[in-house]
Amino acid sequence: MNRSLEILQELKKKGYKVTRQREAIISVLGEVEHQLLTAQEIFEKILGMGSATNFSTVYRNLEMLLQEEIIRKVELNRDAAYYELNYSGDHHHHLICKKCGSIQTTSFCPLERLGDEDGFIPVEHKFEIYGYCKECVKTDSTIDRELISKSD
Amino acid sequence: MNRSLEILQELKKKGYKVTRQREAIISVLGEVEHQLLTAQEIFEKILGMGSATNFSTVYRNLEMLLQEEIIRKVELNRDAAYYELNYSGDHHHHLICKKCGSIQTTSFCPLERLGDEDGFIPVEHKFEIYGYCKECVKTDSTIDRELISKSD
DNA sequence: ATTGTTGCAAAGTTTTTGCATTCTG
DNA sequence: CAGAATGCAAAAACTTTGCAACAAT
Repeated sequence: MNRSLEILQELKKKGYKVTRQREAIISVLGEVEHQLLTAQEIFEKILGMGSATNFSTVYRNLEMLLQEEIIRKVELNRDAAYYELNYSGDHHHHLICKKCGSIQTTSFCPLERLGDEDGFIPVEHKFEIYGYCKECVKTDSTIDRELISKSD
Repeated sequence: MNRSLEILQELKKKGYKVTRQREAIISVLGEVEHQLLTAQEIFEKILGMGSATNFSTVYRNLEMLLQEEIIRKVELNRDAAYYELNYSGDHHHHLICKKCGSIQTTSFCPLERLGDEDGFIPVEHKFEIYGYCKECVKTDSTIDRELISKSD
């Protein structure tokens, strides 16, 4: 059940060295499970654990973990990218609340319904939905259910 | 039929001033129609037209045009954002070729099929598909049609 | 011992901002 | 003429990179 150990072994098998920094990064990602974290947040959590590392190291390792498809990168906005462990068989997309910033996931994936697009072969895709979560709709009367169009 | 003029009039009506720089930006976006352009590219095209402007001006105006919903911003990757005119009734998404970089559009929109997501009210969304275009599949034998999964 | 990895500092990119100057209406 | 818009230069934010020092196998 310990995903972190599995990952470290997988990396070792592939010829990567198991360093304290790598252990820390993977451990942080494993602890938060599905929560999205920025490189900054990962960095801070490692320092908080009493471990030491450096921004370059975090970025370099995230890049490596991406290439090994151990993590997923989610680019929500122009600001920092988010990262999460890539659990197999757990493909999902995100619903981001424009008011409170909360992020929920949905297993709905549009790619399955995409028809033939002139011979284009899809490999990756991005589908993120921005709107208002149930809580914010309930508490904020300025969010008018009726006026909100699904356009754009 | 001249979208650029319409836009300028609309802006004037809203109290914005019609400057040479604004005319140039809108003219560039109008000329390329559905082609996606970065702020950089817009800037260069304006200089190429013999007109003068400045990066801040381009960015400030793109921001304004976005707020007036005259243009759309498409954030494909971590690099520069793309902009395109927002033709009403022409909601679409993009298919981006990972090999040649070509971008085609699709009118398929997943939001229509998204069921209820625990009371979440969608307002905006992003749906971009990365893969291989017909041409690249045809000419590049290393792109194996069968091996490509729709995962991620 | 070898080679991958880290830390540091510096640079790269895209985008934003403050302020004086200029221009539109 | 007043207020809006521009130009310039500088900063902000995130990410990448070169290189010497270090550590895992």
